[in-house]
Amino acid sequence: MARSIDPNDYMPRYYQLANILRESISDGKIDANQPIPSERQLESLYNVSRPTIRQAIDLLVRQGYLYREHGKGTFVSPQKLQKGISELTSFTEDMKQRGIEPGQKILEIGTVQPPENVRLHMELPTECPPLLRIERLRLGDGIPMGVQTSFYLLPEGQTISREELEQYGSIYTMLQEKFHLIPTEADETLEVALATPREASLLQIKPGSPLLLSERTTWSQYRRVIEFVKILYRGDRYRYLAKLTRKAFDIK
Amino acid sequence: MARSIDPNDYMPRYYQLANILRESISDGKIDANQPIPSERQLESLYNVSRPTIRQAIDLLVRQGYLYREHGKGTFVSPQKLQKGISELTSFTEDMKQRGIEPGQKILEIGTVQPPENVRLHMELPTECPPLLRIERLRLGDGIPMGVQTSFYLLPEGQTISREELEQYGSIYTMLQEKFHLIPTEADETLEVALATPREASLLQIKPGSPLLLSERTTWSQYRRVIEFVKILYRGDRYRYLAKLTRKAFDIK
DNA sequence: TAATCCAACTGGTAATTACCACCTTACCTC
DNA sequence: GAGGTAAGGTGGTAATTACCAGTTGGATTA
Repeated sequence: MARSIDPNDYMPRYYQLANILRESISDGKIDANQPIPSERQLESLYNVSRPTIRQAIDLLVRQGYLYREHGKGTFVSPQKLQKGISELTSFTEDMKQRGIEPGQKILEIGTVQPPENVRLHMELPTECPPLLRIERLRLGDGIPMGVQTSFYLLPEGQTISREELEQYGSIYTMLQEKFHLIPTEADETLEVALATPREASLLQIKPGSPLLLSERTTWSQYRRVIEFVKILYRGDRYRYLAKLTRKAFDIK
Repeated sequence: MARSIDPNDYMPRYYQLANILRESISDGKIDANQPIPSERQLESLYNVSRPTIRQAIDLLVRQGYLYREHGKGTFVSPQKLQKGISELTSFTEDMKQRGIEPGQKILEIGTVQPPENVRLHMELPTECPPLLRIERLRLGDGIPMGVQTSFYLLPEGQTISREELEQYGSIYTMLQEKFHLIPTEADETLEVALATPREASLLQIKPGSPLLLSERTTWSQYRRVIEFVKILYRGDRYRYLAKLTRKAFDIK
């Protein structure tokens, strides 16, 4: 474990420590199910107080990197548990995490009045500003993975051009850099659907093939709605991963 | 806001406070997007220190009941965000949360040597003790919702009889009360599948109908594998809900 | 009147101290 | 040797104090 904590950094100390620990884990410096230094040891290793250390460890436990055992120590989670997550990720990030090269083909881009169901998902009034609508074919290692239709509520008068989108690749990066909007919270539902002829031809499958339908509404750090995204994944190529946890107290 | 905190209770104070606050929210005593008392006010209201109060609020924020705004206050989340979750729940709990009356019909129960794929999901050695296998038809408001096949690794020599299972209804309750095993962490995958003739007849749908296939491996509080569960949900009757979050720092 | 500033809130981070509950181990006792 | 026991380690909970960083609104000033 190297590096140290800079009290004057713009990042809080517990967050710096979490990053240091996370890297040690990802780099494989500590094996799975092996203990990290105890909280009292970390205290003198990094010259931060125990509450700060616990805050850092809490973060990594929630993210699945570590687990604690009362009276024994804090341990590195087995690899497989580190992936899952219930983290909000873009398609691009999702693919990269799985070791798949993300790609896209923009089918349509333009501003529209949202259809009724989209408007309801985004909780917008009947009279609402036009939304940016983007329809894309999503690729994984060059092969069609899904068809994505997304609607964005951008700051008044702002928009995103096809060229910009192609350049950035990921909209989440754009939202942050151009509009300072950070997707922070989302509701997602998953269900099955059957491919229409159009979807089938885009995805290169037979009409009526089963698809995994994901619908997601996303809110910004200001708790204002940003986007509604509908993705139809090829049933034979996509699998959704979730990591679930439960506090022991919930049962006691 | 009523009730008070008993320092001698077996439950930690931050957890008692979280329960009190959660109930106030669920009871609708505080409207959505309205602030709860400030942390300093709660301090004197309940005679606990601010770190304890923050611990309680942290819990509720993670569970989606509250959200904070720096400099302004802590507010009650809109209803819809309170449901989601990435919480580990049994079928029984899942249905109750949705306001559906859970039911079940036990199709088969017995001990078996696990098939290869189940053994791998549970990370058990080739030579492993027999597992309890339960096959159930799961009902929601009396109508077939899914077919569930589950495998349990119980303490040596222990088992569960059909009668016990029928009586308890939920295995999670049994695991806890009879074996002191608490399901704490799980990995779940979701994908689409097509109904075989047998599944179709059980679920009262046509063979080849699309299903939502959930596979879950669950670990106990001791990080030992407890169960592997495979559920085939009727595609037309079940929708999976997820609540996703992202820390602002992750992008900074 | 309108713009400015500042005081008084809010939550966010941090150090310090204390004690409890659980687990391991080494020592002691029988 | 087998058992129990106590010491010292671990994480878990809790109170206290301090200061920082956003937000707001009222008092002050131009």
